Amino acid sequence: MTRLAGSSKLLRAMNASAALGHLLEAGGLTRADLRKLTQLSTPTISEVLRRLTEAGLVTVVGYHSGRPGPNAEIYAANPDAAYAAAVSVRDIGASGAPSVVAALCDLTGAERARIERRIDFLRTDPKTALVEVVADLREEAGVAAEGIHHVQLGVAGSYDSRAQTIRHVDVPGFSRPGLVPEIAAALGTRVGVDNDVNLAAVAERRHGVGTDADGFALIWLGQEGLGLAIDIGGTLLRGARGGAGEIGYMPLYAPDSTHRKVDLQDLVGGAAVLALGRDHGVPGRTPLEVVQAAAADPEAGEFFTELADRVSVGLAAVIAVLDPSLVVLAGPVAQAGGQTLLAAVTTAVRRAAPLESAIAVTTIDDDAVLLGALDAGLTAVREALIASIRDDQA
Amino acid sequence: MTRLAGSSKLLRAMNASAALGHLLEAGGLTRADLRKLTQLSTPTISEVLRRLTEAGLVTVVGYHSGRPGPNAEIYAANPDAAYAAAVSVRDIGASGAPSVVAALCDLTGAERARIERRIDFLRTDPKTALVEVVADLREEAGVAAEGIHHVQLGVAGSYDSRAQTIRHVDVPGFSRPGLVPEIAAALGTRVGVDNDVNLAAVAERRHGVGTDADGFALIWLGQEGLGLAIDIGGTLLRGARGGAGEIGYMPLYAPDSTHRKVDLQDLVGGAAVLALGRDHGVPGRTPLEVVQAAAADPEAGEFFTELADRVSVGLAAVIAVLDPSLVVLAGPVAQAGGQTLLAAVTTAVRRAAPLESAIAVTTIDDDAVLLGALDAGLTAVREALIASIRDDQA
DNA sequence: CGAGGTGATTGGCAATCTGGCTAACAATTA
DNA sequence: TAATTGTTAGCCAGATTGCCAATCACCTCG
Repeated sequence: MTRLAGSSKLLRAMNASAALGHLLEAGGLTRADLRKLTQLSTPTISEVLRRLTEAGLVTVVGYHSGRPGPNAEIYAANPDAAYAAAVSVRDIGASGAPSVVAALCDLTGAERARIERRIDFLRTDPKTALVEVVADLREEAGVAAEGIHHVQLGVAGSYDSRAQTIRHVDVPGFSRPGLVPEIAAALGTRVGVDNDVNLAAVAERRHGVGTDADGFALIWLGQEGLGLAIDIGGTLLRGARGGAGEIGYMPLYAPDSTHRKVDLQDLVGGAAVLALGRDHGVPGRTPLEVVQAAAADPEAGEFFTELADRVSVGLAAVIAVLDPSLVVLAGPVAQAGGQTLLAAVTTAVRRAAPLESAIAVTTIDDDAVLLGALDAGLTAVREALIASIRDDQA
Repeated sequence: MTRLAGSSKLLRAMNASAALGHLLEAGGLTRADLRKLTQLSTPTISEVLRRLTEAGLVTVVGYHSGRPGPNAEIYAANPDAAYAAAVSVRDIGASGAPSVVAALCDLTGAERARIERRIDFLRTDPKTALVEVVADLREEAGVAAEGIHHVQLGVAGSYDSRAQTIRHVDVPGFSRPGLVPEIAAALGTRVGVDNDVNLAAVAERRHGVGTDADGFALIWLGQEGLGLAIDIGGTLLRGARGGAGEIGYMPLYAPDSTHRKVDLQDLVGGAAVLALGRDHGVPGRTPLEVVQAAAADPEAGEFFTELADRVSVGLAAVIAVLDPSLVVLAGPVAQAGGQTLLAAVTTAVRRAAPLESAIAVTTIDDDAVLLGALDAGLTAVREALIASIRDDQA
């Protein structure tokens, strides 16, 4: 129910927004294309494009030849009108210092720079480190300081956007209240923070197997913990305090008190995968190595059956609560398990869950968290641009 | 991201919609009030009100005196511009025939008629029965046939809105594919169908404890089964096939295979409550009677502790997946349990769940499902009215 | 094989229409 | 008298239709 009222200025802003929105989404459009999409008349489209071009948001990128008549100009959003940066902070556990991967993309989503480095956050202040990483990204891509409109941060923890605080995070220094606003002030951009699994779901929605789904649940089987992201029609469900999907803490029911209290993390977390490997004689020093070894070993069916049984415990609860049309298995362990794990999980879930959700393995080979963070940052930049048009003209 | 474009006609429609929306929500407003709310100028407001009045959607309901100047006219949406009907179909189990409760309200939400009757759907076709009930409602309220714009149906089952089919429903005849479109055709109105628990959540959002929550999960402890409704910022999460919240089928983890497979329904469904009452020496022939007896008995603490433990098993999973800011206990069993049950569940959930969600008991005394269905129907009518304005003027 | 005609398409200009705004004004009541 | 309501008149912004020149592909004819 739009409760929007206004005069002709609002119209102009709406039409400009609509045109820019279409250009951002489709990439390159002629006036005729825009006419069909917006249902506006030729002079209006011309006027809108003239204004957008003057504002530097839109440029002519080519000509459409091969048909009768003059070559139609192809307009597209100016790639250099704004940039988005993404930083993924990962705690890679006992094996080394936390790792930071960062990238920068232009308004069309093309990646312009990428940096990967190890930073010891016990010695380095997060704010300082992040500002430096972003500055290096800018330099590598040759982008001016004010070109970056949004920096998206991805962490293995939950972000309480109301309190602007990161919670349940293992990387030192990141849980300090007030950190995020300080980073935003130091960078001079808007800063978004989100859970790494949520960002992986964003990537899955845009580039992966979730493209056409009207909603999906993504379960992340990581080296350490596990997580869940819930996509509903393209928007993520974050919960009251950003804690939605923290299924690692989900307690499991024990029919009698002889069993100690266990949660899902105990069942399918990294330690559990290691132990499971030991029980089935699968070698490997890390969970990833164990699953990789099992995937290469045709005799390891038992291992996958039991792992799948455990995964299906969590999935059954998720499916009963959410009824997703699609469940995506993602994360290093899931990727290493591949089709073997998928088949085993599918069988186990069919047995356990009442509703038939499709199940798939992620199709993203690159760093899903980083890609998702770039996408999230890009979306934020685009929305801000569209909003700024509305406000400028009002 | 509004991708809306258009010309001055769109403006007209938007402004009319906005005004009608405010009038529907606030009840009675003067021109000056509307000016402040919509930011439109005096002549525009006059023009909009003139058109709305001519269309019969708005009337003058009074005058605002006591201040200098002429008495300002108070406008309000015409209560008789459209009506919504709601029908709640309940299977009351072995104790009798299914029961139907229906009500009719005007555009302001005032209830104009209510009917309660028992219908044996083994003998009566659902379509015939529903058409008759709606006709009786119209007669009791003195409303013309074309006055009802929307009929909202509530059933204990899930509604697949894509297939327009009711699933998982116990009442005979209601699961037949094609039934809902046929009813709509026979009634000559639009027909909405939703799960009874979802509708109870709608009522909770509008009249109950969920009014100010930005989202909540409502767990329904019924005489027979249990259910869950998920409200996210006022919209309900329904899932891919309308099956979200069917937590009765949620399988519970068994650490070893010596225990038979149990689901949540086995743990907190009506039969389980009866059995629990027997174990603790609480009298009663129905689950409701058992809980009522326990609530009256100060010695029944044990009963509530165990019931709450079981409820918290489901709630812990729900909280881990969704992180709701509020959990509402509703349904006959929860209502009978009252503050005693609430206290016990709060204790149990604090122990089991990692996140601290507030927990409350429903504050709706009347038939929550029926109220929710009325609200849902009313919302649909209002949205249709606003949309029709837009289309008329286009 | 080349040149010119034909038709479709692009994009700009002028005139018109719709709708909202400001300003002035009559009417009414504390 | 002062404040407030609601109407009328004139104005302005923005979108639309209709018209036109320019351009390019394609076809036909010499």
